[in-house]
Amino acid sequence: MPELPEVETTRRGIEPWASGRRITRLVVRNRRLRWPVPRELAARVAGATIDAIGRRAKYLLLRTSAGTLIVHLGMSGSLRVLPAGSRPQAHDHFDLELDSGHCLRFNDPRRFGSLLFTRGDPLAHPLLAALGPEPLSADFDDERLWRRARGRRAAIKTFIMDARTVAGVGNIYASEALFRAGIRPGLAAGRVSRARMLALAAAIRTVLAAAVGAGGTTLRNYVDAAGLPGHFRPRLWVYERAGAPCRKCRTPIRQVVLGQRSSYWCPRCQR
DNA sequence: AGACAGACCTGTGAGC
DNA sequence: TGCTCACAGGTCTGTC
Repeated sequence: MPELPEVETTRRGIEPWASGRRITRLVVRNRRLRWPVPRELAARVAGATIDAIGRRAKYLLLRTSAGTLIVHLGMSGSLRVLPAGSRPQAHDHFDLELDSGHCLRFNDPRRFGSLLFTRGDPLAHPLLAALGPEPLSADFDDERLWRRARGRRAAIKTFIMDARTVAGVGNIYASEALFRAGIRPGLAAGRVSRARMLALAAAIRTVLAAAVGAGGTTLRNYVDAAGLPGHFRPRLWVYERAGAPCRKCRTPIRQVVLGQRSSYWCPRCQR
């Protein structure tokens, strides 16, 4: 799915359509998402006004006068703005209908996504409370990243994909940031030098910011709020390029599985 | 505490 | 054509 850049692109896309609007109806066609959508949710949010659209890690936060709707896009989800009542397609699991005549339509073939609700502080929700710092905010502290890695034997790629280390870095951008920092993905996190760890933090920031600027990466399912794919894919250095020549040194890109996830790297550019 | 594997689910492409 | 298998952008849960 959607990693941080894709979720942020979605947030920006729905914001002008949803912020300030009143929810007229929540239509749930399939409540069997990662966590079942509660039956009473529709009644709780009907009539509420959407005050703001936020994001924490890969979670979208629709703050309303009744509470906060928390949307996760899972591996294959998207949230689009469409005319309310337009014909649903396969895997269109819920519509959040607005008083403008539009709706936010959630599509997710694999159903790893979710729709949650909380009346309290969403950041205190059990699924969000333990998340690490936002990589594009000042909370992402290079020094703290370095300290956290002390003694860790897990691969550096697995380490930066742990949402408690830093939020929002998924499989694509973990490989991409490591390429940019010149660090091989299988190196134990605790063995990355301080200087290289700082370079990695910088690479995480730059690659995520660049991907947000390009509207994210589309490999298969991802589309933004307008139904359009992201444009970052041609700018990937290594992801899904196994066997293809490195764009810097022409050495064939390698693929290795770390933490049950495919990882891509250049054996010459990354040490 | 940290490091794993397994689980959830559907679609797609490769190989036979 | 049709079957089986591997794999896909996430992340929680259980076990050692």
